[in-house]
Amino acid sequence: MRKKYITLKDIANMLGVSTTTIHKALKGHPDISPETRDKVLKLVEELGYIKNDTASNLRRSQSNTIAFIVTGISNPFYELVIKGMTHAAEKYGYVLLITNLINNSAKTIRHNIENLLRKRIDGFIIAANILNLDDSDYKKFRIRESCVAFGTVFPSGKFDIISPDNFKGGYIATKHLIEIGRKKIAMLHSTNFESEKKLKERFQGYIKALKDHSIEFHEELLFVQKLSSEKAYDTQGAYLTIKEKLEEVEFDGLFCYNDEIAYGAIEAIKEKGLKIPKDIAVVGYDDLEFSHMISPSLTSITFDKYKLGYKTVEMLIERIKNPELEPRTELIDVGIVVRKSTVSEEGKNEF
Amino acid sequence: MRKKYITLKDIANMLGVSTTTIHKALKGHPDISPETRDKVLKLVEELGYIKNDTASNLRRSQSNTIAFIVTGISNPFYELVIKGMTHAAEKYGYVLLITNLINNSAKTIRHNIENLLRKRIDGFIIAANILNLDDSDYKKFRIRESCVAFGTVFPSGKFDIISPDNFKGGYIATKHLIEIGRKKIAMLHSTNFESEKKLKERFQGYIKALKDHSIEFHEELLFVQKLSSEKAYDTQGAYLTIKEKLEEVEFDGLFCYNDEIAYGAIEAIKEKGLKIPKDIAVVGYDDLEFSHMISPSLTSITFDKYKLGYKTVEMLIERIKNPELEPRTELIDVGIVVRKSTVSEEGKNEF
DNA sequence: CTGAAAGCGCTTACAG
DNA sequence: CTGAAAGCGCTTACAG
Repeated sequence: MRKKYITLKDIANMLGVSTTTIHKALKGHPDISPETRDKVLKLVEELGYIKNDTASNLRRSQSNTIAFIVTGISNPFYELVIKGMTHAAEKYGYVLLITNLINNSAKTIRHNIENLLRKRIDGFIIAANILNLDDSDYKKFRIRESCVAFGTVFPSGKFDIISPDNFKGGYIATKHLIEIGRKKIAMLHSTNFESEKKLKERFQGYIKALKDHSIEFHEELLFVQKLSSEKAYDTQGAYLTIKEKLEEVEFDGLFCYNDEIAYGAIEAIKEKGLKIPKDIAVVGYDDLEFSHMISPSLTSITFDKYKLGYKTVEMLIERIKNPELEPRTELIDVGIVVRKSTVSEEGKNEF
Repeated sequence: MRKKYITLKDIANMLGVSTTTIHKALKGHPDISPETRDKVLKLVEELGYIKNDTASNLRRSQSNTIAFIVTGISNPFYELVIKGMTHAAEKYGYVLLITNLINNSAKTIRHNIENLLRKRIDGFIIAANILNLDDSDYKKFRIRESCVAFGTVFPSGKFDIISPDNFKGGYIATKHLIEIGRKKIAMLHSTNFESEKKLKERFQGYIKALKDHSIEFHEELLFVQKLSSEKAYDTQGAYLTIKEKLEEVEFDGLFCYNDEIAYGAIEAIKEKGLKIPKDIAVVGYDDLEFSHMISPSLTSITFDKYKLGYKTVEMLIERIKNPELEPRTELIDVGIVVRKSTVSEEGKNEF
């Protein structure tokens, strides 16, 4: 039932040499005669030998494997992030594994980290909400020695963190709305667990921008999005929420927690017969590829996702190589792409 | 630099018993006294022991791990597929790994399969275009014994295949357009490698439906989409293609290879000032969540993505348990969700 | 340049 | 009920 694989020993026996020799040939070790090496390499190729990492890793106590633990892998946001991670991992000789969590509960996260650690992966990146874990988990999983938390900066000091600058994103999104003359700026946010921490950071940027421009914050302009389903895309929930809010509150600017929910908000606003941006200007977050295709095209907070992924892996590898490093926090800078959802004349991009 | 993990031996030494005993306690083996068992379990818990799968797998020649190899993991299409896969894997005691390929070249695919096989995973699902591989790869990687090809039925007989029924999808999409009175039905397809085989199947469904309804196929109504970028979403490319075609050819129905490109097509049609569905009716494929939010909402080919993922894993596990099985092909049934892009009155769903 | 031998941390068949 | 010992397939320090 189980597949039989060819082993070094098989090859050694066929060639009448030792496994040490085969190993040296495969490793390109100089300490071997060219003839022997060629003979070995030829047979290895012929037989389609596939090395057993299980054995090798056990012996070396190292796997050269890292993992990315994430919820909602299908968010288009991750496309370029993962590309960056993959490239960086490859560059440093690591294999990148991806695990998608079904939910963000401490139980699921624990279960998964333990699964991965049993495989003795060298380190992991966690985009799931690591804060759902507690101190005993941090200790057991040695979070500090082998983990980079991804996507939020809350709270620092316990482990490495890398994140786009959520505070700044919230700040410049709001500032932009203020600069185009909006006074009643609402923020729409999600109640997704996954998003909670990022959200707070963005929200604080929003509050700060209002304050810096002497605009009072009104509780009723903070819209909490209805949950329409368990799905990753809450477009529908946002649509329903805004539809309702349009009847209840007055606002002329809307900062949406991300682009997907902005799509839903835009639908609701258009349906009501209001003009974007004339009546309500809308800003999203993440600058998804689709955002320049919708109508009106969406102004959004943007950042280099490929670089974010790449840097994350570099940071993890540094951590693995040097577990004694103090926990670090790295922010990826963000900017704003101005499109027609906030400025109706032809889109000038500013950063 | 490397993390030291606690081993069975450590625990055995602390307790003055053998590793065999620890092992039995952990496995819930009946052949052990309750006191010993409790003592062991307590210490294991306290120490936060994490089993070394590397050693265990090596000894057992089995990993209880399967992998999903895919390109463009961020396509929202995969959200539910992966959920289904994860649940099925869990149910049968397997861990699911996901590897995202940067491209679909034989080299990349080979490289990745070999990486995974070195880890001695028990089997894998490949959504990348496995047909880019050749017979020597099939042999080396024992594709037939441990792999399920995902998403296309072309060609069968060499390994297990599971796929939504692409032919039927193409057929009913086209049939629907015919039934609402369209005569000049175009098909828009992508040139993405990833899609090539699925595409052919859908295309053949399109051709068959035309034929069955005595409509002649016109070469100039087969639109090949421009590639706008390397990105997974070709919305922009589709937009450009249709914009151009609208000047060159006349058509009143459009079957799009998937929903994303349909979004681009719809933009182009609206921009030209034509009415959907009055002037041109549009059908997509995959029924992405976003498709009922756009305007007009998009008629699309749909199927149970969760079930597809779940069944795929079940099929793989059967294969692993019984490598001697003849290669099987399983089709997941597809239906059509009718929305406003083809029928303007309120959306009746039919399957 | 080549190889014998130990060891990574489990699991298992077997003896007591 | 408990444990000694072999072995999974590599890698490595060391001897020749």
